[in-house]
Amino acid sequence: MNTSFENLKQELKEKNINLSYQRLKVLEYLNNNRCHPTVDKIYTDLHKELSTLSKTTVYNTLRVLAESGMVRVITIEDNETRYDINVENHGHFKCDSCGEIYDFSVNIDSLIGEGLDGFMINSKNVYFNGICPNCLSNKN
Amino acid sequence: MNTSFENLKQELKEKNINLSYQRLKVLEYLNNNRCHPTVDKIYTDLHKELSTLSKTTVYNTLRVLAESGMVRVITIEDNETRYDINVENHGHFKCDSCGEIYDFSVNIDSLIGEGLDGFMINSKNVYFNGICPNCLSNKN
DNA sequence: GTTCCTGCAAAAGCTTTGCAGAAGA
DNA sequence: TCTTCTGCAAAGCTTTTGCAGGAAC
Repeated sequence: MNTSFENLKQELKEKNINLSYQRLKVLEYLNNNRCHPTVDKIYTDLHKELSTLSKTTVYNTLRVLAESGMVRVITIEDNETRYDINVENHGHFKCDSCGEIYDFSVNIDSLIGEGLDGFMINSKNVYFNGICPNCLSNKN
Repeated sequence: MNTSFENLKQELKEKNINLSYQRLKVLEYLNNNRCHPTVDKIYTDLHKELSTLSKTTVYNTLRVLAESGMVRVITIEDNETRYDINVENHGHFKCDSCGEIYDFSVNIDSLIGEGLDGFMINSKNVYFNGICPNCLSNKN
């Protein structure tokens, strides 16, 4: 059994989140598919092996996991939300041509927001937009 | 007449964007209301003095202005898009309690994305989430 | 006259809500 | 038993699309 998945289960227990079968499946999926999936992709893929799963449960689970800080909500898209296992210190690049989302390393923790004295900062996100190398070369 | 607004009009001309009455009104609104308004707020406010304005035109205009780089698209919310006159080098903080969006200074230009060799970067956004001072003090 | 823009209505797509039944402690 | 979770259906909201009329040049 995957050790890091066991760690995630342990983390759920510590946060007093019930480990239902569906929730574990969603968490396992996010752990295995670190490609910033949409709700629809998570649902469609999991539905293949778990035909009774409903989209409502996926939404519900993702909200619980996001509120607990275990998954990161990615709103780089303007029309749909993506989710990712929470890993610190990386940004997201969206190709405006093909829509693909790429991770990149960036020192987010060192970002200081001037003028935020007295604010409680819970999460930081860095989003870049542009054109990826694939689409750049296809234009030629 | 506001000088900076005249500059904006000049910028539109240079980008070959027709200066229709509605487009100028939307641009003027964004110039005077730097509060990251939603489409609905822009439409509702402008509709008061321009009763024939349609929401479709607001959407259409914002798309044109965003594609030209004159306005910045803010997707810090997961359910609606906000728009801002494009000003460099500032981030956006969203209070998860009251929903208010605050600007803050941050040196975005100095952010280097490691692993983005060969990518064409067109825009950079920094989003923080947390609780604002007002909501923090109200909790006591 | 041709092109582009506007605005109404309808449709589309993502997300939330209500509620009844099931699962778990 | 009591609480929580699941899943279906319906509703809600933002955004997009189709199309006819109008404005601008």
